[in-house]
This record gives sequence, C-alpha cells and structure tokens, in this order.
Amino acid sequence: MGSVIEQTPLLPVAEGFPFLAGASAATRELVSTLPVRQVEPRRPVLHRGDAAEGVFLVVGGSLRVFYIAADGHEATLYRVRPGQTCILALTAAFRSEPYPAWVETEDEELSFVLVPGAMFRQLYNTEPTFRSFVFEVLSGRVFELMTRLEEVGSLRVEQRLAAFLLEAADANGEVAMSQARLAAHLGTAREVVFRALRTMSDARLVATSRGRVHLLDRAGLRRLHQLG
Amino acid sequence: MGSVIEQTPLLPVAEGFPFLAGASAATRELVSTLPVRQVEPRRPVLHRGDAAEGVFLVVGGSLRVFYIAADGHEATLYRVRPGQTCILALTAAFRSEPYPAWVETEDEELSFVLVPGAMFRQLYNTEPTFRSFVFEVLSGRVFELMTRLEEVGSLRVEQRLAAFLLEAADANGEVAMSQARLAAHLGTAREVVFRALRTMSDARLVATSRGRVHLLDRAGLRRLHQLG
DNA sequence: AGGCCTCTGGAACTTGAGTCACACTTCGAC
DNA sequence: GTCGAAGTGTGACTCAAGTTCCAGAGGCCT
Repeated sequence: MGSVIEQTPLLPVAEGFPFLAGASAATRELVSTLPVRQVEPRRPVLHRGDAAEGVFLVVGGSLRVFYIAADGHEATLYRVRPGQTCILALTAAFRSEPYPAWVETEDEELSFVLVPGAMFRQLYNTEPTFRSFVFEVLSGRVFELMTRLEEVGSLRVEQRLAAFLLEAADANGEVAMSQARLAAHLGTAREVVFRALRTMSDARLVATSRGRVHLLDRAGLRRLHQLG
Repeated sequence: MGSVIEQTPLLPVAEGFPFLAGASAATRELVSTLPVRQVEPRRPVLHRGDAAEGVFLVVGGSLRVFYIAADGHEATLYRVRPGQTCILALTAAFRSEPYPAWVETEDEELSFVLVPGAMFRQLYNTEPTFRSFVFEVLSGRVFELMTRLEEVGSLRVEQRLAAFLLEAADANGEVAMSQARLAAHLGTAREVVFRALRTMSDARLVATSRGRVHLLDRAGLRRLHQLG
C-alpha cells in the first residue's frame, strides 16, 4: 500500500455505476457518504499477499492487476476500468489464501470509492442491482481470464500484441506506451516487442514513435490476431 | 437430516452442497424436485458457443473445461469437482458472448443436478447461503485462473507437470492418466510430457507405468514446482 | 494364435522467444 | 548546451519446447 492518497468528497459516482440508479434511497445515501479518493499515476496500490479492507469501485483512471515472476519479469492479468470493481483483495480476506497479485495505477490518476467490507456484504445482501453488478463483474473476469489463458497458450507474441494494441488504443488509434510497458503487459521481453512491432510496421499495420504506437490498419491487426 | 423424508434423490445433493442446509424449507423442497442425472465418462457436455439452459451442480465425478486451439491442441482451463458448479454456460446466455470453451466429463461417471436458469436467479435473489456459495465459486475460479496464468507464463512444462501431478494424485499417490492425457491437460505435446517424466523418473521423483504415474517424492515435486 | 489399437521410448530437427551486449536517439532537467 | 535517463534499434547467441518420424511394448478382441 502506502501511496499518496488525496481525498475529495462526493464526485458523481452514480454516473459510473448504473446499479445505484436501481438501488434504494437509503443505499444511495449510504454510498454518497463515501469519499472519492485519488491515487497518482503509476503507484502501487496492493502488494501480493495484502488483504484490503474493502472493495474498490473505480470511477476514473484504471488499475492494473499483474504478477511478478521469480526472475523478475511481470505480466498483466487484467485491468480494472471505470465502472468496474476490484473485489478480490477483499475476497482474499474471506478465504485464507493471500491475494495472488500486485495492483498498481496506470497512466492516469485513479479516482475510486472504497466500499468497506461490511458495507459490501450489506449491499450484496440487500440490493438486487448491486448483486447483479457483482455477479457480472466476477463472471466477466472469469471469461476474460479464460480467454487470456487460451491466447497465452496458443498464440505467438506478435498475435497477442496485436490483440492488446486493439484493446488499448484510444479513439484516434493511439497507444501511448513504451515498448517496455507493452512487454510488461504481455509478459515478454522488450526486444521481442520491438521485433513484433517492426514486423507490423513493415506490413503497414502500425507506425511507431517514441512512447507510442499508432494503429494504421485495425482490420489487418484483427486478422493477424485471429489467424495464425 | 431426517431419515425417512429426505432419502430421495435430494440426499446426495444436500450432502455435497452445504448451502442447502442453511436454505429455507421451500428451497430445499424446490431443489429436491430436480432429478439427479448421469453422464458417462469421457463424453462431451458442452461445445464452445453453446448456451446451457441452466447451471450444473456437480454431485459426483468431475467436469473438465478446456479450449481447443486452431492447430488442434487442447488445454484444460479448470476442472469442476463435486460440490462445485459450472455456471458459465448460463452466464454466457446473459452476456451476448458465446461460452468460450468446451466441457466434457472425466474418467468417472458424472452425476449432477441441472438448476434451470429461472430457478438459479430465484435462488440467487432469495437465499443468502446460495448467494455466498455462488460468490465463492466464482471468486475461487478467478483466483485459480490467475494462478494458472502466472504458471503458464513463468514456469517450465516440467514444473507445471509436477504441480498437476500433485493436484491430480489420489491418496496412494497414483495418477491414472496416459502421457497423452497429461499433455492435453497442460496444453503441450505428448513427447514433451515424456521427456519431463523421464527427468523426474531419473531423479526418483516418480515412477511410471503404462497409463499411470506413481508419485515417489511429493516433497521433491513440490520443490521442483516452486523453484526454477 | 494373430491382429489391432493404444501407449511408451526415443532420436533428430526446427523454431519462437528469451538473453546479452551495445549503439544511437529523444527529451527533460539543470 | 550539456548531461543523464529513458527509449529505440539491432545482431548474435541460447534454449525450452514443439514437430516429425519411427520402434517396440502392452492389452484386448476375435
């Protein structure tokens, strides 16, 4: 843990979390008392083995959940985006296993609401809309991890990179990441990312510049991802 | 548990699923109307893209959830054991994505109860014990998949095989699987499993015979798994 | 018996990707 | 403008693991 956490009360949490619209007035009241907090970009949030005292509702920015292998290399397991939640650190407290991963903020400042464990359980047991929210986040995560596992086991790095770029690109088709960060997401080495990008670049699928990748041919990247 | 009234098909279900003990009489009644069904060993249960009409509560035997890659090789994503449930095929219906994997029975005959979608939602919304059961299964699956993903990305096949053998062995330290089946679980080739087994065998960690692996040194296998 | 299928044992080759070493560029800070 | 840090570009090497191909053993059936 241990990062700079600033507090700003009451930002529009309801906008990002539709389940609140269907919730009772009492619940909306309850959640609105919770402060919206911030964490600076690129800061650690949880270390492996930590048990959080609550559940993170991400309002802005994003969290990256990743592992660090024995040899020091790291790889992203999944990312928590606005409107989603990171409940596992709490779950880890229920179960007796330690939380199996690290969590850090990404390139934007994170704003989030921390729902304490007791309140989480109360909401889960009383608000049908919150229940289906939790169910969707969890089952969506299972789907996502299954897909990731299949990709790691059956696609080449170049194909996985294509998939990652398609998912990470903004509306302009820009991915503002260094090759080293891309490598850390994919769990590979920087040089390997470079070679894959050169191939893609030669094929006019992307154009690269310092700290960014510009997607030139999304359909081509999608084809690269799917057929091996 | 009474002796006469509940000696229906419900009996084995209640034993395997503790959440029923804490449920209302109405719910126990409801679930007791569901037949316990069987599927023979090594049969397909769901194909990728299928949407199941309900949720499987596994009473006996086990399910194997796996993917098949473009080149035909397959790998196990996770296994559903007695007392657990496979809800994803139902979830796939809620979401508009197809179910991302295949499901088949393993070496024992499967017995299960199929809880229809509507009943599942009703139970989820009315029975606190069922809710926490679902929550635990889902979050446990997320943990499991995260661990698997880390292992695939950072361990050698030999280490993953050691982990798999430890988990799959019965009380006598026997794993009754051919090398081809082990390879299909790990997502690798039969020859690779053979080489790993030969190394382990040379190190007196296991002994092999046709269709089975006998664990000789569990502590040694654990060491092999962890340090690499 | 013979035949057939499954399974294990093994050599030889290929390849994707991780590692090492190093030069060059870009950019911000001082 | 200089300096250092961060980032990119590249060749050479290594290695785990996948591929190909085949020999022989073990079991089961008729």
